[in-house]
Parts: sequence; C-alpha cells; structure tokens
Amino acid sequence: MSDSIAEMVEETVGGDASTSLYQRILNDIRDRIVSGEWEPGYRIPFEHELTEQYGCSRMTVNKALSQLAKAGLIERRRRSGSFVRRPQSQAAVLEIHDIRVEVEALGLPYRYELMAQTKRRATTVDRDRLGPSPSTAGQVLALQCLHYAGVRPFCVEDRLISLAAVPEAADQEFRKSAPGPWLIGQVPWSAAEHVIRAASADGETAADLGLASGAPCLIIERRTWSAERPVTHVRFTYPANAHAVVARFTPSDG
Amino acid sequence: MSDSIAEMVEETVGGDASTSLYQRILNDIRDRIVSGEWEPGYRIPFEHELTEQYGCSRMTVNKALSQLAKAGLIERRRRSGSFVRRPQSQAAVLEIHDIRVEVEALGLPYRYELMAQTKRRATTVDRDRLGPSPSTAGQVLALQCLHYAGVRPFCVEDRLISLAAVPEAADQEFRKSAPGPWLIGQVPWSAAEHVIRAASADGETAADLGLASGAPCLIIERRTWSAERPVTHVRFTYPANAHAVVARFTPSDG
DNA sequence: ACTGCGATTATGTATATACATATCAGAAAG
DNA sequence: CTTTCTGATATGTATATACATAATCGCAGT
Repeated sequence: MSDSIAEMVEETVGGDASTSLYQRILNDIRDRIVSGEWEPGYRIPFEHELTEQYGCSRMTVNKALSQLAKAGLIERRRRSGSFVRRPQSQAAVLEIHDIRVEVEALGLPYRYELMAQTKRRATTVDRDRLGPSPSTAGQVLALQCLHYAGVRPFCVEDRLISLAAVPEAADQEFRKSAPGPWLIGQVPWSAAEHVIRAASADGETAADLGLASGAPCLIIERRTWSAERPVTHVRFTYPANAHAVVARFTPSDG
Repeated sequence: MSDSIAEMVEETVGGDASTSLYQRILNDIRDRIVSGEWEPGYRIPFEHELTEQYGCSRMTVNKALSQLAKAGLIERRRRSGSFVRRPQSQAAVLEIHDIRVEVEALGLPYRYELMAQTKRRATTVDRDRLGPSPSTAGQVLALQCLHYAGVRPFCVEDRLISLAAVPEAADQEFRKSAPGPWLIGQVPWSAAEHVIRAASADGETAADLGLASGAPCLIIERRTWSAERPVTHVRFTYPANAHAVVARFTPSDG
C-alpha cells in the first residue's frame, strides 16, 4: 500500500501540476480518514515515513499534516506520532445571506419598507439586546422594517444600532434601503453571534406579516461586535413556512 | 506606524516565547483588519517589508499571510501584493451537540425512550429523506424516540438509517440508548447538511411532547453522508420555548 | 520495587535558498 | 497608435538544515 502511494506520486509528479504536492498529500490522507480506511485512533505514518513515500522533504509533509491538525481531523503528539481523531464537535458552517438575495433567489421581486425609526438614549433593555459591552452605551437607533417577497410580507426586521459604534447612522434615513447592507459597508465587524429559535407571532408581528396571532415563526437574531464594542442587534421574524436555515459541513477542503 | 510594529517585536522577541513568531504576525495583521485600521481594499505590506519589520525570513511571513488568505481575510495577488478583503459571506460556525449533553447542561436529568423501531424496504419517501444517492437504497431502519429533560419531554427524534451504509444497525436494539451517539462511533461521516425551521406541531408530535396541537416547534433536520453514500436522516422536534440554536463567528483564530 | 535522569524520538518552528508562475509596466516593433 | 515582447516583481511551492520542545523509554542507583 505504501508502494501504491509512491507509485502514484511518481506518475503524477511530472504530469499534473495543477495541485501542489502538499495538497495531494493532504487530500490523500483526508480521503483515507473520511472513507473510514483509517479509523479514529489509527496512527498515521510518521513524517519521515511520508517523506520517503512521497519522495519529498519533511517540511512539505509537515505543511500537510499541520493543516489536517488545524482542521481537527488528526491529533499530533510529540514523540508518539499523529492519530486520527474521532469526529467530535459536529460543527457546520452556516451562511447568512442578505434578505434581498434570499428573496431574489426565490424568483420573486424584492421590496423594502421602513415602518419606524427612533433615536433614543439606550434603555436597560436596549443594552441587553446589544450584548456585553465594556463601556455603557449612549444613544441608539431603533428600526422596524418590513421585507416583501412579491406582494406578500417576507419578514419583519427589528434592529438596534449603537450610535457610539456607528455615529454615521444618526444622519441616515433608512427609507429606501435596508440598514443591514449599509452597515456591512460601514463597520468592519469582528465577531457575530446568531440565535435561531421558534416562537408564536405576537399580535403586532402577526399583523405585519399577515398571519393569525399565535402562528409559528422562525426567529433569527444576530449580535455583531466590532473590536469588542457592540454594533448592532437584529431580530428577523419569518413565517414558519417561508424560511429555513441551511448549514453544511465538509471536512477541511484545504 | 511600521516602527511601532518593529518596536513591539524587539520587545517581545526575547520575552514571550509562548506564541510563535508567525502566530504573532498573523494576530497583528488580523487585529488591524478587524479593528478597521486597514480597511477593505488596503494593500498590506509586501512579504519582504514584513520580513524587515519583524526581522525574520520570508517563509515565516508567508506562513502567516497564507493562513490569513485561507481564512478569507485577505486576498493575495501575484506581482500586486496582498489586499484586505471585505467581509462577504457572513459565515458562522454552528455546533451541534448531543442531546444528552444539551439536557445535562441545563442541569436536568436526562432520560431516553424508544417509541417505535421498524425495519422495512426503503420507500420513495424514505429515499427522499436520505437524500441524493448514487445507488438505490435497500433496507432502512426507522426509529421514533423521545428525549426527556427531567419529567418533561424535551424533544422528539424521528430517524431513518440506511442499512446499506450501516448494516450493523440491523442487529441493534435502541431501547436503552439513543441511535445518534452509537452511529457516531460506528460510521465515519464525511459530509452533513442541516436544515433548521419552524412549524406547528402535528397531532402526534404534539401529543408526544405534551403540547397543544398546532403549538410552534423548532425543527432541526440532519442528513449525513459517508463517502458519498447517505447514512442517516434525523428530524428533531423541540417545543418552541425549549430550545434555540446558537452559532458564532470569529475571524480566523489561527 | 522505586525513583530519578539522560538518551531518544517525533513534532514545532525558523532559516536561507531556489526555482516556478502569474502579472504588470514599459520598451520595442509593427 | 496599437500590438507584442521582455524584464521586473510578488507570490507559490519545495528543499536542506538547524535547533527547540515535549514525551517516552530504559538504565542506573538507591
């Protein structure tokens, strides 16, 4: 089997220059792990063995193994070797799209409507919504918006923006375009937290969405920080049948 | 400004040996990006400039920059340099925990109950649930389980296992322990897809969970593949107020 | 047996060097 | 004035080497 690796390298080393050697080593090992050929706990060949098998230097092997370790597929132990880890934290990557993009992906015309915009001194509730902060927040901007897909309401947006973090927002009127895309261009955010849950629509939200009171809704909340300072908190409320969140996982593509 | 980097390095180069040099370079640059000091489009110093500033070799700088590029924070262009990318795909990492762990994290005793276990030839519906497959599925195992937190039902699990992918499951009786943890130890999975949505509880589910019919629920569905073959599909149904999904994002921790 | 210590081993990081490759600016040719 | 070619440049990958560090094994001495 070690021979087959060596042969494969011999074959392709002059032919396929599209992928680098360390990438091929990485892929080979990853494939053996995800295929189950090398089960959790299996000790993968030492660096110096792979060095021989692939006919390359240790640095090249090391680059591949280091990346596998960072991706969580293997665990490296000095003096002992590298071992296949058991898939533990079922982590998945969740992509958050702009609502306009979401709606247009459904083939429906997108429309945005501002329902209310208020500037006020941050209340206790507001501070809670924005999340833990080193400084006490000052002024905030509160927004209620409605996003339409075609003629039907698609979701309600309830947003709070910290004017301490984004003073430019004070002079903005979000009548024509939604605050989300504008904020992304304005503030470099360094951390975000999402909470996804289900709830019954309260009276007001139900009315906005054209639902019966108590109808099930999907709620996505997002808090964003920029360099430790809270920037914004949004709550999107979708009718239950209108929306779902999709997350995917594939181990270390490189 | 370049001077301050150089000074900082001079200070710490002999003192703090806890982090490696390339890690410090990586952190320095990442901090400047997420703080907004270096805005999207900004051309970060060339490798040879950083080499000078940090008094190290190009390989060390290259390692740091390559990782930042892989993490999507910068874009590297030959002959032109490396540029700060604008945060585009708002990706967040979602950790899926075992239900036992979830319940015990709430400080409640966990209990598991098997409600039904059926072996049958895969129907069209079953094949749809398992997802796209190269081969036509044969036998499947269908399970309905209930997870308790204390005396109250916590969530309903509705699972389908492909016996073509996991033949050992045919001989298992999931009376005492849930199929999820067992499967993880059994099959190395290579890809997973999650769908999170809200819905009204149907009559049966509502009864199992002790809810009024039509009560809002959070539904998490997961499909798992092992080397292109569908392994299992699960649907967890939670009462709306019992559960939420949390996802976090922090740019490239290393 | 038990303890402590040195030798061994595999990984972790860094260096200087080399050549490949994509790309752009500007010179040369039409 | 446009096209083509050439050289400069920054990144991409790979190598041989070196020393640091953590963990383990086995031996020596109590």
